[in-house]
Amino acid sequence: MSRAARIPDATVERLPLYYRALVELDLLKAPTVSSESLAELAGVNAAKVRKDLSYLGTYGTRGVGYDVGNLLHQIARELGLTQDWPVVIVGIGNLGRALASYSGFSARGFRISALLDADPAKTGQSIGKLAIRPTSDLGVIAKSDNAAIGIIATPGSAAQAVAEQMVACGIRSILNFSPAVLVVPPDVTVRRVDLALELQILSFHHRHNDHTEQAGQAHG
Amino acid sequence: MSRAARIPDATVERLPLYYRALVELDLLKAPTVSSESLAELAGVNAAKVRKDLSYLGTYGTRGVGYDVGNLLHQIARELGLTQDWPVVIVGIGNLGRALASYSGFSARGFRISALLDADPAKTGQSIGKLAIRPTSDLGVIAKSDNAAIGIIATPGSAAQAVAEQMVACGIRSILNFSPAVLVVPPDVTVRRVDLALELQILSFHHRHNDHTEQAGQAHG
DNA sequence: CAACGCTTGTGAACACAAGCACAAGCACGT
DNA sequence: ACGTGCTTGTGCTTGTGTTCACAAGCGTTG
Repeated sequence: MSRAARIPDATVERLPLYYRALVELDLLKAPTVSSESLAELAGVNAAKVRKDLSYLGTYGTRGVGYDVGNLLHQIARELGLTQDWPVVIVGIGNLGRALASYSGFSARGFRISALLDADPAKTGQSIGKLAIRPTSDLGVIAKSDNAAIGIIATPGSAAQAVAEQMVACGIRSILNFSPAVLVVPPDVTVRRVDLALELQILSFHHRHNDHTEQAGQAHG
Repeated sequence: MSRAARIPDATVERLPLYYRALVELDLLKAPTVSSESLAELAGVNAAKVRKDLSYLGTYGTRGVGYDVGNLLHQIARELGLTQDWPVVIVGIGNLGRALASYSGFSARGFRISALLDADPAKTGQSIGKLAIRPTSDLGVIAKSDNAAIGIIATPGSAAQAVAEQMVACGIRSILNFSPAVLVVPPDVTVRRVDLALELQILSFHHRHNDHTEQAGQAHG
């Protein structure tokens, strides 16, 4: 189905950066973009841009650059952004609430399809147009809504149990905001965003008056 | 000042994982821990744990393991967690609000020292015991409070300007939650946490029914 | 149509990280 | 004292990612 060659992880992590930059260029009606400009917009170096894009196929024109519209489409297709991704958020504390109303998700085709919380006091409340439902509804929701991505925004102590429920309901992609390290079957992809961890890394660099640039990862 | 040898970036990103695991072990009064147990708790492999810890010095005992208390102290020192880090948050939208009340920060010695927002309608409101102040107060605050870390939780369009103000006020560590790619002097460390980006990476893996494990960073 | 300027695509060198496998070394029992 | 069992610390191999440097190739101009 794909053009055979595997795309390196490091490249996958940068595609969204290019994507965002291209969206802006497209709004500005720029017809083409050089690897150098794109590199600057994405905050990486030009050689990396060219190598990364070459994994997707040969979409550039020598002497000219890349066609913005076409490249945008190719990256979107590769990232799977041409389809709709229903997202379920479990754990509606401060963070869950913020994520629920974060506009950056919907802007990229990620539709929050349900909000779940174990606390009966929260059940019934609404955020925007979505009601908060009990965590036990997960099964029903995942099936009826074909939910593909689960976000865990619970305390660490509840995270593993929630992850297991998600896996049982067929969710195979999990974004984990809790500090817990999740154990899941090998066909499930977990990405972890640990806020305190980011500050600790900054603290380390500060202490060592390091001169390091940008970083992402995932993961931050 | 340090034990000469540089600590690899990949190791620095894992130290907070070990730290968290050790905190839990310490609560359970475990006197020592083997690289294998620690690896399991942190979700990495044992050889990596040993190599990582060996960069800090020789704190283990062959045949026994690592002294939990001592290792905890050594990692804390290396990460700079033995001191207090005042943190300023700029941009008090949904996300900024959630970060302001996130207990995981204070638990690790990161004290939110000020909340700033450009919107006069928000100025004067309070979150917990902290009042929201105008962004222009940044200079005063950074000086009086010796703020070391700045968190940007504004929309992307405002991020670069805020970053520049932070740099001008002497802040050299920035955690950027906006999608913007910041341009800063080389002695300033920026870490970026991009929520939509994480979902896009998940989406990619899902589309390619990939069998990939955990990932951090920042971030991801 | 040929020459030129510009930008891509990529082979090859280099740097960094992961993981194996084992020697070094501690603690404890006999 | 000495052997035994266990766990660290690390040299080395393998794999992955980054960067350089340049040939290939498009478009335009004279």
